[in-house]
Amino acid sequence: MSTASYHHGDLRAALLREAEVELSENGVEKFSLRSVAKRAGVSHAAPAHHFGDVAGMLTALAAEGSRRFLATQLKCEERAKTPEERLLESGVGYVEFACANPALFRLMFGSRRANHGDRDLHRASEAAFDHLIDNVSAITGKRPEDDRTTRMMISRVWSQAHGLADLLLSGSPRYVADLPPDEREAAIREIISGSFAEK
Amino acid sequence: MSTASYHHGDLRAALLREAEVELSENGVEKFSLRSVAKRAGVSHAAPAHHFGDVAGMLTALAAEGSRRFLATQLKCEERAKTPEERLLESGVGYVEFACANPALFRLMFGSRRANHGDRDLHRASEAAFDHLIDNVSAITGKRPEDDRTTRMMISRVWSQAHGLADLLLSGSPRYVADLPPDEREAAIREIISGSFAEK
DNA sequence: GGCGAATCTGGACAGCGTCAAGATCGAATT
DNA sequence: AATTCGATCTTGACGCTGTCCAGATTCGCC
Repeated sequence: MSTASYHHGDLRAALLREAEVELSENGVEKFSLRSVAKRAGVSHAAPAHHFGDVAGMLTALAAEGSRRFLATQLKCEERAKTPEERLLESGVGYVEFACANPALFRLMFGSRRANHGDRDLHRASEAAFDHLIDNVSAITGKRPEDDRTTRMMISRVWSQAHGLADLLLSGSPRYVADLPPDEREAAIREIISGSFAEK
Repeated sequence: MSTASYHHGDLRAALLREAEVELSENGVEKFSLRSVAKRAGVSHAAPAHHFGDVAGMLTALAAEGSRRFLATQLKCEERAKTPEERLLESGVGYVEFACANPALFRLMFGSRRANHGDRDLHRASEAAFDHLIDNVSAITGKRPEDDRTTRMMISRVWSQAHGLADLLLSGSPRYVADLPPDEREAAIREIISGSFAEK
């Protein structure tokens, strides 16, 4: 509670907050545990007691990111009325999240520094994937276990949104990135919805 | 020439070779310049004379990777006869390269450790992008500068292939990754070709 | 009130990237 | 043919990193 006590009180949460700042400023590759500790005004070895090692901290960060990732999609889906619209807005949320949290997004999908075998992280990513499955199943009327078309549609839709997001982060697809905001979002919608055809 | 001479002879190429081994074994994030020097049997400061710093080495590696990336696509296109087939096989080559060189692929697109402003690297990535443009233009009959449909198709096709590749590397899309080899390639073809519709 | 467990500190160690100074060699010049 | 010069490579140093360890501090429970 007090500002200068030996025990912090809620160091774990504070470290996670600072870790996200560190991540967005320095990226996954230059992420430094000691720097996070310094940001939180705490000794360099303090994080170990809450996260074990740097992989543990990044894993916790990725898990929290995954939950917010799903939350962003759910929020975007509120403006949808049909299953098709829901899937589309979910994809828009996918890309929006990536653009708003580039380093976190890369940590979640690309990085070998996080422990993707971790239970909590695995559950969190799984939840996001399950939601995508539900959204597609609501359109095809079938579950992926029973229907190849549904499986293919899931793969296609996910790849499309993910590829657009990742390319936008890498600064590659100039035809989309260079657009003014409103046209840009329209283009994103157009690209994503292009992958909805059932066959 | 001789095995134990003070001057190596072709250290730059040797370092680049070992750097790729290091990259595929340790990934971009744990890539170590000293480790590469050790692999090449040379002092820890030797690489600096050929690449400046670690970013320079990774940049050279990414540039070489980009050229091989384009070469892989061109090779795959040889089995195509129509423009549509050419674009499809090019996409298959895109995914194939990513799966065969995961760390290199991630370095080329995702990493902040390479200097993407570098001239040589920029030219190499640009060449790959230009080739994609040509492949799409051959189908639509128009150049992207003049035609929005062509621009959108480029973005869509590229995102689709890139997303599929990146998700396969992250181990996420089980419906594709878990397939036996032949069905797997068929699924990849199906997913990529799904993004070809002009509207 | 005291005791055990959790939390945090400070020091140590090896490995990292980078810089500077010196050793070695190839090749061009004289 | 000897010498000089620039390119190449080594060695040592510095500050940074992640991780381990022993000790100090504090919380919660008995």
